[in-house]
Amino acid sequence: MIAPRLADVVAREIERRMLEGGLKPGDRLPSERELSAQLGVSRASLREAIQKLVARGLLESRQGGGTFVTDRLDTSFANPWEEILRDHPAVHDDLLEFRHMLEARAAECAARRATAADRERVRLRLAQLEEAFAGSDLDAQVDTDLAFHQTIAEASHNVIVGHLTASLLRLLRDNLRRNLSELMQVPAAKENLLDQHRAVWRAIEQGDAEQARDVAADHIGFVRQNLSRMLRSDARHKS
Amino acid sequence: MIAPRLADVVAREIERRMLEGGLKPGDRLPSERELSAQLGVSRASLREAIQKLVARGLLESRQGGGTFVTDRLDTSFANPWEEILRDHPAVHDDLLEFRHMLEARAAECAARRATAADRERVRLRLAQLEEAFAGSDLDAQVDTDLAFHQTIAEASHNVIVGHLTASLLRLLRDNLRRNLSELMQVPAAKENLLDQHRAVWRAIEQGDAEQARDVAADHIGFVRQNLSRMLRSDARHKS
DNA sequence: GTTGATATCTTGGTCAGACCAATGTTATAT
DNA sequence: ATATAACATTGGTCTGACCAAGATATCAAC
Repeated sequence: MIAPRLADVVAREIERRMLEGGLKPGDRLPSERELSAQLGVSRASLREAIQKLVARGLLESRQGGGTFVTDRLDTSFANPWEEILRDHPAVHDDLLEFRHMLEARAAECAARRATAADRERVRLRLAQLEEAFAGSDLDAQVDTDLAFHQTIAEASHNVIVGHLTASLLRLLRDNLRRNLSELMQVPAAKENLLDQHRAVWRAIEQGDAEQARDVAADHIGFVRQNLSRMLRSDARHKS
Repeated sequence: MIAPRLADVVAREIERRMLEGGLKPGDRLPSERELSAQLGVSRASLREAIQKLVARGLLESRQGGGTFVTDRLDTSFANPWEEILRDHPAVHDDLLEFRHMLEARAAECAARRATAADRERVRLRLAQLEEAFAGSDLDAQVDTDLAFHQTIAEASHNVIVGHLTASLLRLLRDNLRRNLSELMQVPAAKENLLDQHRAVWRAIEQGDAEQARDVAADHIGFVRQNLSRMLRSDARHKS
């Protein structure tokens, strides 16, 4: 057996926490003193691990401020796409189609693998979403909506699905916001959306994977239709 | 002016010595104690600098032996996911699961939307793959295999699916190669694989979307199972 | 003299505790 | 309410120590 360098082990542990959602982009890690105690490791070794991750661009340290998680893992998927999306509206449809598949599958996996804690988180997100929909703060509505879907993606316990969903939703946020603002004018649509979210939650709660996949697909299909219509009318306006 | 972190300055100095020929590949650096004195820096800071360079693959440390300059000055790791994949074997499963969903959907879309030119391209890839499988050039086999799947992804006429598939296959190439080299020992498995590819092609040719999705899912499921088994036995070996 | 085991030294790996400097936070004075 | 000063927190750096793996010298046995 060879040498398992401690700094590498620690770096891997921090990576693991980032992958599994314990540490999200923008989060601040515990202080070096606290984290080193937490991991049962000297501050020097912790620092070497952190330096490695900084070198890889996954962390960023500011003296006096703290050490923060970069969004490199998410943006490495999406970064080039923002520009493309702006210049080629046709890609929006592709993105929505992809989201259709991704979220359906995410819900399916979540229904199959969600832990009690996951289900509790989803339930909480749903409650927040219902509350936001009762009010009139559009940003709160879109934020809670995205959070709901992101939480499900993380409950799928597939790190690829989780991070891809994060990238995707960030890319789509603007469109979703405008779409939601239109839909909110129609009370029936609002209730419809809420029902769809509730159906997804219920399927996950009951561990019914097929049902979860189907209702999630229906929901995204609904959103997709509205978005597509909106984008097409945009295109007409511009031309 | 901001913080000039010492470790970075030191790392740059070591890099400079490597670039200017003072330190050639294979050379051993002065001991940490000596080098830290030489640079007028504490050993801790020197070590952090060294760890950074180790993380970038420029140096390599052996306890009791010394620290050496690696022979490869290249590879500024572009994609953080490659490192993640190397250090977190569990993510392989997630990636394969994601591929399962992605390729099934790609085949489905391809069956629905492939143009005559697309179908001709797929047919050609299949022919190349059959030819490669008849021979014994492993690299040709894996290349034609990947090209087959990539062509289908592009026939889906969804640029997201196309590019994501490309990224994914690039990430997985090594594993797929090893998997294929194992499977190739078993004549039955080789025929099996060919049949699966033919089935996918046939479904796309006939425009049967559901069929395409199902046979593609079966195929990836087959590959996934073998890869998982392989990875698990790897893990056992290492531990 | 060659060989092989052993003692010793060197080197990277890890730790504990200290102090500095940048930053955030809170209390205070205006 | 706002600006300022005092304080606490946090990353940055240093020192000196000890451990374990690898390298080297020593010396007995053949």
